[in-house]
Amino acid sequence: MRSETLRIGELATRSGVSIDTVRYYERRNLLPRAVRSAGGFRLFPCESVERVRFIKQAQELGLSLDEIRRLLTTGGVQECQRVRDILRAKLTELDERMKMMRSFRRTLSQHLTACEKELNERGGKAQCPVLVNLAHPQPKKDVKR
Amino acid sequence: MRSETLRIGELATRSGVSIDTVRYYERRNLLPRAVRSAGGFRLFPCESVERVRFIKQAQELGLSLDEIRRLLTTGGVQECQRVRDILRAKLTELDERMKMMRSFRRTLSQHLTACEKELNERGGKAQCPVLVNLAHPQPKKDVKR
DNA sequence: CTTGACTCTGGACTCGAGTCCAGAGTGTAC
DNA sequence: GTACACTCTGGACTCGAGTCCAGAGTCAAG
Repeated sequence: MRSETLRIGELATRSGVSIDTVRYYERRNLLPRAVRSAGGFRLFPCESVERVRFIKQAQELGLSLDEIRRLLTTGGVQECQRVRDILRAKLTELDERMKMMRSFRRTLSQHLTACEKELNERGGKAQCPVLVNLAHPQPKKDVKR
Repeated sequence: MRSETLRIGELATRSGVSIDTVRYYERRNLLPRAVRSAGGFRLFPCESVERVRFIKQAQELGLSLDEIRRLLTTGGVQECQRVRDILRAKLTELDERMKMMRSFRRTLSQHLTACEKELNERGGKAQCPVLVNLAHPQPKKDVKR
């Protein structure tokens, strides 16, 4: 008979974090305070696994635990507006970050190409071009050439 | 007569960080140890401005100070290979992150749409759909168990 | 009932990336 | 030459996100 609840160790391994992390999340209100067994053991509903995974995923993407909490702890109904606002702000931020990433990626890969060319042509005799360029990033105003 | 070097305050304001941060970067070897004036004041070459800005930019994109230092402190010639490796690894990582971001963005904006629809149709009477979905993210690939 | 694995609490510790501070010295404009 | 802004050093503090620990209690199998 499979129980409907999980003890902390089970939740931790199923969601891929440490026991301490789970307790920490509970303390920080990222997980609702778990009900306790007669002896005081935490009993989590199975959905907590998904919840922890979601937290981890969001974190991976740069949200702080506080931001995540704000997303997750919004009550019901009338909070929808608030959720919406948070999401909208986050979207904008994500777009911004992605733009920067794309440009950084371009920069890096240019450097990489230069580096490899150098390596082939001179067998690494000259000054590494990457470092030279890193110190003086391109003026990058040339967007509107 | 404009001096060829900057004192720490000047460097800090020009590169948009605090004086303490500059000192911290020097201590952590992200900036080469600055030469000192007779009285012991740090005198930075003007290029340091670019360097600090680069550090900040790289950091913005998720590189740790250690990683940045590894990029910046590579010596000359024969280190080119090492730089290349670091860059290549970083590129792969960036691609990975960007992929996740795109998917997260999609998820968020779906939620947002749902949320707004809900709001219009029912004036927020029902359970906020965002939260429901957040708790159960789309099934993904079969998670190996 | 005993054993061994599991869990509890509260507090201390870690690590990265800074930030703040006191007390002393430096540089320069008037 | 004095005032005042700037800078020095070393160490302590912060903050987020955990991690570790001791000592005590719980639970299920044998």
